[in-house]
Amino acid sequence: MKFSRKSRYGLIALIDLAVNSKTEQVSLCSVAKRNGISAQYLEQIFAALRRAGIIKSVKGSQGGYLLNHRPEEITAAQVLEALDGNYHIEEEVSPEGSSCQGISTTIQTMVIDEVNHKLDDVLQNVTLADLEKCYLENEEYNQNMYYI
Amino acid sequence: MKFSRKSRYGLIALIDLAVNSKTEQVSLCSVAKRNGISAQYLEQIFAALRRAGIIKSVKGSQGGYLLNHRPEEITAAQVLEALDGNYHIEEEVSPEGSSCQGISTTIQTMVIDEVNHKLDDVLQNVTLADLEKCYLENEEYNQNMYYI
DNA sequence: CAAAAACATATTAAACAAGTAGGAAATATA
DNA sequence: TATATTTCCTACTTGTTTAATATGTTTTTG
Repeated sequence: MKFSRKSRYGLIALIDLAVNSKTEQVSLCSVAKRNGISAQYLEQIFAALRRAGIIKSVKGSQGGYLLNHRPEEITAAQVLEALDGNYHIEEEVSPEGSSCQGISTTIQTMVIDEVNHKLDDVLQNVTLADLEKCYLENEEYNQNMYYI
Repeated sequence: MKFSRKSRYGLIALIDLAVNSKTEQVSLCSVAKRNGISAQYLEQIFAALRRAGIIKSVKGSQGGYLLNHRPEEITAAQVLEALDGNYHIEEEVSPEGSSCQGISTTIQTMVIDEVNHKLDDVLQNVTLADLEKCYLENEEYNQNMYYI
């Protein structure tokens, strides 16, 4: 499984978009600044997210990015898929003529398939709406803490 | 999460050992040949497994390797740990002075911690005994198929 | 027209993966 | 004791990936 900085930045940026682009587009630059991400790197990430249909863009001055779907419809799985490619552990053909076919099959079914299933279990069931909610609740909590 | 060829080879080799070194040590070379793995590469893998206390070695001519514990006591998690290092998705400190602390925390708790928990769930509960059993059952099944 | 922004492509430095090379040390066996 | 076998150890190589940078072009608003 891959979970690179790219995916991490992607999720951060999408939560940022969910919170900050409710009504209109938000510039990449502002997202980058708010979250301490290199703007040029974030461009590559947004390009991939746009190609995957997760966000859409408005060109030109005062342009920016918006979510292309409701937060409830965007899953962590989709985001990782768009940025890091297949997040599953990939099957590997066992070497020609070796007698480990059976062993490979065993590892595939007892370890790899199991892990992949659990990954789906988590990643397809966390939506951007969940993430946004969790974030806002934490913020609220921290605000309250501050005033005590 | 990392699941490199190194770990895959390690698991293959350990199942091979479980099956073939019941009574006495088995040479690395024979394990490598049976499973189509480069012997020199497998040496590095066995070295790591030995340092981790998962296997033990008998030096000299007619020497070889054996499991250091009963198969029920060796988990997939231990093997991956020994070969690929920590298999968890690792936490990453968010960039200094950025305001994404909250967002990072959200991703950590809702995605990363969840995935890591599920990984443990699978990997700490699959033992070499399970793998060996599954392998032998498959073999038996294939044998029967062959004679029909 | 000028500034702001998205869009696009190439390059780079560092790390990692998967192996190879070459030998030193230990030991069973002849 | 000599030899072959086998573990053990360190360094090197080659290709890929990651996380960026660099350098623009295009589009649109004011």
